[in-house]
Amino acid sequence: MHNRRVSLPRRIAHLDMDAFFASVELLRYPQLQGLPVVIGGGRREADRLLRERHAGVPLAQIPVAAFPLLKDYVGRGVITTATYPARQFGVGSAMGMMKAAKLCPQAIVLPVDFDEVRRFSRAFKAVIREIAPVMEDRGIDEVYIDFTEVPGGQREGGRVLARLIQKSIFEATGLTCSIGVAPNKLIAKMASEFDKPNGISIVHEQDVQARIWPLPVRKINGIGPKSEEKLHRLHIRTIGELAARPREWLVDHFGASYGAWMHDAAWGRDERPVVTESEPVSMSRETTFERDLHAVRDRTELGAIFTDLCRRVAEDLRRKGYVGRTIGIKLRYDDFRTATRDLTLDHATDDAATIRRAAGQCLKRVDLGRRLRLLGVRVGKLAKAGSEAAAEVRTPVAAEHTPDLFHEGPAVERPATSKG
DNA sequence: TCTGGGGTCCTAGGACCC
DNA sequence: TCTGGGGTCCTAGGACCC
Repeated sequence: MHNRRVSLPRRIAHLDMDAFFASVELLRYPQLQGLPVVIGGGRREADRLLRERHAGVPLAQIPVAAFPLLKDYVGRGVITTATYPARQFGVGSAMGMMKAAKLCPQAIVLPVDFDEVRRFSRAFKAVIREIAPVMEDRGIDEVYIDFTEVPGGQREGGRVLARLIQKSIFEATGLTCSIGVAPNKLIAKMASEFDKPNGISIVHEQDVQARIWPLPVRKINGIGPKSEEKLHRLHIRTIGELAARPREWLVDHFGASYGAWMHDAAWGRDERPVVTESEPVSMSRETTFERDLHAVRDRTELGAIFTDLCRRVAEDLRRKGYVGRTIGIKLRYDDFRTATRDLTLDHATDDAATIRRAAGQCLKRVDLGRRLRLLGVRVGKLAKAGSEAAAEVRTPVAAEHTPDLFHEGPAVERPATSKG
């Protein structure tokens, strides 16, 4: 047994694939390399037409002029990813397609191919696990990796291992990524952004003041638009200015938990471990309609969508081997307000009809007088199918089986809560 | 020109139980 | 008789992240 060093300095890496969704598309359409391209919108129609019109032509040989442009885009949706040439126009993730079209009308727009992206996601993660097994999944294009005990993980502060991982991912997938290595997840996450694309940044504990403090507070993972705005009102713009405030002062303004966390974050303190396995808490399906729909006038259409969402979430549960006890719905109104309702059953289920019935009961408790832009169905309180927790039956609640407004069948009801 | 879809975690009030 | 306290579960909303 080798002598285990008690106190190897913690080296945590954050790895982020560069413009992931767009880069996957560029492998298919290399003729778009170097051009502004955005992925998003979710409407596959234009892409289908493109391929149809060029049937028999290899994808790589479809002329650039044949691709749909952002200025011709119609419909709802946001940008999922923009290539770096597109980003130079100020276009970025989560931006509405219409706004992006103003900034960069000549950008080529492609839909997301989720199956393809998932395939590449599995591939790059497999490459990492081969080299450094302590990896935490943070979504489709991001991971944390604990370098501490990996051979070579300490050399040059982690740069040697980061280079190896970068090279191995490129060889396996043709895709580039950016890596930050630091004493903890919080700093590693910020560091991975320092040198994009295809960069590596090494940050040590003693670098926090010089490299982290000048950054805007929004760069801290966990400070979003709301907290940023509030901090600005308090005349705090940089992480250094945040660090300069007494802990108690932050607790007074942001609460015991969030205030204390903010103070630690500003000082670069973060002890969270890299978590290799986790169980899902909920599964959901939701959809934004092409146009806002009205509960009564568009009842048939909404009913079909509602039932389909239930069917799809049930399918997801079964495919992944889970059952859930809490069934919930989500509505977004035309004014963008969101309402949720949920109902906990006496037993866990993965059955579409059971989910549909429970979701229908939830529907009765919400205002259906306004036009809707989104409908969603969620199943929570998950347990592995067949596990003891899954079999547990709570005190039965009185089962209600009266039809809801969206039930399949003749329209007999009025919206329950619509008031003038 | 309004703003996707999939998640996690936190807070807070009320029900209910001991 | 005028008012305990702790714990857990349920529900709704919101901030945040990828």
